Amino acid sequence: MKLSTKGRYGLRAMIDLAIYSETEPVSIQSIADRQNISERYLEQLMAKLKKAGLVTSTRGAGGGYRLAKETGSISVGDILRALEGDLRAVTCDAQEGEGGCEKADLCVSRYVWQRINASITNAVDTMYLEQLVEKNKEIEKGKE
Amino acid sequence: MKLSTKGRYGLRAMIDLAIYSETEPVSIQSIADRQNISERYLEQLMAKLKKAGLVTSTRGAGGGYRLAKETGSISVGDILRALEGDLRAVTCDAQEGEGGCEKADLCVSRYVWQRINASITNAVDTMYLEQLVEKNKEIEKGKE
DNA sequence: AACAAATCCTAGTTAATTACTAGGAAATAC
DNA sequence: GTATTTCCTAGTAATTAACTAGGATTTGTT
Repeated sequence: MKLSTKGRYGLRAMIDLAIYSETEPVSIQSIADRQNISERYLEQLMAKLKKAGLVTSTRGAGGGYRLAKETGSISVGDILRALEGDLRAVTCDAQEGEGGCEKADLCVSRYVWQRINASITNAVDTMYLEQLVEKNKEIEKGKE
Repeated sequence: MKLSTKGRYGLRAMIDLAIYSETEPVSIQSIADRQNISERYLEQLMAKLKKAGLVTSTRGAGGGYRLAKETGSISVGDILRALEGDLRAVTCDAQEGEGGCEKADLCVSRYVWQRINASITNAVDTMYLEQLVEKNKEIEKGKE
């Protein structure tokens, strides 16, 4: 029951982009440096974010990544799903078998998983990059 | 971001116990049969549940397991934590380093993790075995 | 044209974790 | 004393996560 480094690094990369890519594209190298993440690994994460339509890229010298949308339109859920795939913590143990949920107690645990999944989904889909950048400013201010 | 078989099997075992152990102890074998789980593996899960004080056991012939408390006092969170350990999906990436959260963006993602963790915790700690057994009865009824 | 800075694409490898399997000791009912 | 059960520890196989590696391709600069 743990978020992998994909999700953790990826979210940090997106926050980094939100802060630094307003005026010009940001290279993987610079993100990797600031965030202390392996360049080659981050490269793969950025590919997923791009595929999901969350960032755009420009190749060649001076190139890099930028957010594809406004920070207000990118939720934490969008980011984590792009990187981790399905966020649902559990899927029904049955289903794979023939008759689906024959055994009642299986069905009951299914109800549990649904509630857990719903609460995770709700949490991540109501947080947006915009808020995080805002929050970041507050924290920075507090440090002066 | 997935619950392991420990949590999944273990919850099913606990629901099974709640249903079948009212009058007499239930053996691992019978749970394993009903739930289609490896006996030897379930054995280890039961050990964890026992260690956490959620079930009691009696050894020897005719022995088995029973719930240690009323179903109203055992939450899904209790069960999953006993089996999976810490349920928090993420812990702060910093902390390990010397100065804790120096980098502001790290701190921001920390805020995200806290919200996700809180929502998971809230979901599992407000569901009790009692409700699940109740729910099970409803489902059984619906099948007639 | 040559070079450097970047993304892009695919495959391989190492490390960690999960999900079991295995063997046998100890307790208890009959 | 024998069958049934929990208890305890160790080992192993399979899967997944977390990188590493090599090189092709694109683009800006001189």
